[in-house]
Amino acid sequence: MTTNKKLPARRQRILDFIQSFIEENGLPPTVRDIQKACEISSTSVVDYNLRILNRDGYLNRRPDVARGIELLDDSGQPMSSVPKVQVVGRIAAGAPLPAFSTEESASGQEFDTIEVAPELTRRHGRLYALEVQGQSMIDALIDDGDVVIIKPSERAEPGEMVVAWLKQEEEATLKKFYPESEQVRLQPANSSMSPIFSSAENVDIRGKVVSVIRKFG
Amino acid sequence: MTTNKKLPARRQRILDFIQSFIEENGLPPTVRDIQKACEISSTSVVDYNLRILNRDGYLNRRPDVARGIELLDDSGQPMSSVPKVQVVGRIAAGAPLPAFSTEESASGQEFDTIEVAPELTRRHGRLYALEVQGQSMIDALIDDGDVVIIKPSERAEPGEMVVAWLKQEEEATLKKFYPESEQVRLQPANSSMSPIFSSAENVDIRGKVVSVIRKFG
DNA sequence: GCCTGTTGAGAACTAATGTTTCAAAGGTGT
DNA sequence: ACACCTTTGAAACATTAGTTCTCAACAGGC
Repeated sequence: MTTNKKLPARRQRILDFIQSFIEENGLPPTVRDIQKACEISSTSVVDYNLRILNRDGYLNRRPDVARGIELLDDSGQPMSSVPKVQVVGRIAAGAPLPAFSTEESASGQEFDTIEVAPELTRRHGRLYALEVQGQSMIDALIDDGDVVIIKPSERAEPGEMVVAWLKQEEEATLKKFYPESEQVRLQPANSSMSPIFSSAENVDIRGKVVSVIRKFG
Repeated sequence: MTTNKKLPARRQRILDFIQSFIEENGLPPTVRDIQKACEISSTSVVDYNLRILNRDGYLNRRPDVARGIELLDDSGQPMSSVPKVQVVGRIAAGAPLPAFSTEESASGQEFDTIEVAPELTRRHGRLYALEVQGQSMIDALIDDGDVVIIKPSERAEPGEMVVAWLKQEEEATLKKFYPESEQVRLQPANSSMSPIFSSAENVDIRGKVVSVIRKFG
């Protein structure tokens, strides 16, 4: 995990430039591109700052490779190429909810993945996906086969759409979350359906729903 | 538009390699990377083939720039960086349907755009997006604020989800398309709702629905 | 003061990488 | 066979771009 202190102005400027350069040109900048854009007098100064950004986990440098800079996101994952999100399992009424294993990302391959808009991972960091099975989420306007993008979290702000696990009922559900003193109101997205009320202890929040994706064909 | 003839094996292999290289490494390959991967004896042969791929619109080359190869999609747009899809307007019951202007992509800026998974544009080429306004598409499990990704098309295969314009009713709708001899059956995604029947002349197909995206936060 | 680590500037060095040249081998149609 | 075009090959060339070296300004700590 990168330190979250704010960087010196010049170093922040370099980082910002690299990101915008990649977005505009589809490939990383050279040391000299950075030098010109950030008004730095010498390539060695750029190199020096890149070295520090590398050490502190903001980016990766491939030695002796032209344009070999790779930006890393907050969790140290490369964010250059296509963001692929692990589909960690299926979600269905009555079925147990797979855990979002915070580690194991690098080793445990052999997972289904789904591509998402880069903006999502840029905004939210590490994400997971669940494929919805069956019609049980129809009250949240979520169909069989839809993919739900999740940001793991134990907590949520009032009004946010969450993945909730109801302990007693042994049921997973996607609802809007409203804490009300000692109990919790779980409101379906479809406003014509009635909410569920449950005691706070009975409700485990597993993550926030960041996006829902439905594909055809 | 690129010619759609199938390419010679070696040239196809080069194209495929470039694409996978970019996906794996986040930057384009060098001429020599291609040479090794595609088992070509000389860099000049690579250069020769790249020149032809460039001429035929499969890719772009930035002269004198290391790794300056940029892949183009079927409509000649760069597909390296983030695929942004134009949000051409809103769709709502009773409102006219904005046209998918096949041209004007480069010039007419100042459009809202939405990022989508690169895989979508890779599979379907040029796409457009509509933001759904109101609850009128609720029978398709599409909520207010959802974004519908459209591939422009005048025709559709049976069972595909389409953007249909009902001339008499002056109404846009998202339904599954089933032609039945002289009439058309438009089936809501929600199987508990009943289909609409209309004469074939009354139904204009504007495009196929490729994906539906819902965002939170 | 004196040291030490950080940041900066300028230039030179070297490896990486795009480009060019020249030649030859395969095709295809006449 | 001939002319013509595409494709392949090997090597050299030129530029780009990563790296390193030297020197200097500056700040904090002892």
